[in-house]
Amino acid sequence: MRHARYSWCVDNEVGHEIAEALGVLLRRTTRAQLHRQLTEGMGEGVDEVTYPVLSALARTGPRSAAELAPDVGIDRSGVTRRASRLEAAGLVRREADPEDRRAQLLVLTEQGRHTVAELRGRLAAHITASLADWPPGEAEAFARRLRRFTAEGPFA
Amino acid sequence: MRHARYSWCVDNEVGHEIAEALGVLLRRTTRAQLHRQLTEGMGEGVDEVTYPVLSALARTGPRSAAELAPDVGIDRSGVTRRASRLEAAGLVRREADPEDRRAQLLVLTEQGRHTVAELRGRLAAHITASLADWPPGEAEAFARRLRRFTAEGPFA
DNA sequence: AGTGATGCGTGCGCCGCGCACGCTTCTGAC
DNA sequence: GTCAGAAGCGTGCGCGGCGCACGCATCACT
Repeated sequence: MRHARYSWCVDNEVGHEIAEALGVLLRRTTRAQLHRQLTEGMGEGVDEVTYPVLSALARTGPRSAAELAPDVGIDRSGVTRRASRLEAAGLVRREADPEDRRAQLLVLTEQGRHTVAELRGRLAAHITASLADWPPGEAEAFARRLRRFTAEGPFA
Repeated sequence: MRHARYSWCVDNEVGHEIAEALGVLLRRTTRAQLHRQLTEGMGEGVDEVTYPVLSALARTGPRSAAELAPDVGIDRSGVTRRASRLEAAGLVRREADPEDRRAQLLVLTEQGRHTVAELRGRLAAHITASLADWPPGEAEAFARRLRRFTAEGPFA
C-alpha cells in the first residue's frame, strides 16, 4: 500500500474507509428500534416514516407536498399520504393558498413545531452525550467537515 | 444563543449540526437513482436491496443468513430471500455446513467477490474524486473521525 | 430411543411506494 | 367572454419488501 505503483489504491483508501463507515452508519440509523426509542412518549402521529416530512417542513417553512417531495426523496403522492397522517395527528394543517385555490400548503401547527423541536433536541442530546469525551474542538471540527461533506461532497 | 442561560443549547449545537447533516446525508444516500448509477453495467442480481447482504458477506466471510441478519438490520427471512436472489444471479452459493447439516452457509462465488470489489471501488472512487480539492490531510482526518464516530458514537 | 431445541425456507398479511386517473382551478389565446 | 390546455391535488391500484409464524429437518441431551 505504500509503494508508489499502488498510488491509486492509496488515493482511494480514504474513499474506501469513508464508504465503509457510511455503510455501517446507514444501516445503524435506519434501524426502527432507534426511531422507536427517540419518538418515545410522542403522539401517535410521528414515526420514522412521517418524520422526514415534518422535519423538511420545519426546515423550509410552509410548502406544498409537490415542492416537499424532492427534498424528502419520495414521490409527491407519498408526501401527501404522510402529510395526511400528520394532519390527523394535529401536527400539520392544510391551508389553501390564497393566491392559487388549487394549491394546498402544508403548515406546521403549534404542536407540530413543538414536536419537531423536542425530537431534534433529543437527537442532538443523544449525539452530544456520546461525543462528550472527544478532545475539545474535535467535535466541532468533525461537524464542520461533515457539513461540508454533505453540502459539496459526493452526494450533492 | 450566546447567553449563559441557554448554555444547554450551545452545548447541543454540535449535536444539532451533526444531526442535520446526517439527516440530509441519509436522504441523499438512500436515493434509488444513485444506486442505479453505481450498479450500472453489473449483472441483474445486485441492486440496492441485495447489496447490503453481499457487502456484509464480503466483510465477515461465509456466514448463515441468521448470523447476517443483525448486521444487515432486517429479519432473518429477508436475508434468506435476498440471498436467494443473489444465488440465482450466481453471486452467492449455498453450502451445507459439514459440522451441522441444518445450517446453510452463504458463500461468495468468484463472480460475487469480483462484483463487490468492483462496486466498492466505484463508490470509493466516487467519494475520493469529490474530495480531491480538500486540503491535504483533511480527508484522512475526516475519515478517521467518521470511523470513530460510527464505532463508538451515538449509533453503536 | 425420545423429547425439546435449533436452523432453515416459505406462506401470509400488512404497509409504503410509484404510476396514472379524475377533479378542480388557473392561464393564455381567440 | 369563452374555451382548450396546463397545473395542482388527492386517491385507486398493482407491486414489492418486510416481519411473523408455521412446517420440516437436524442436533443435543437425557
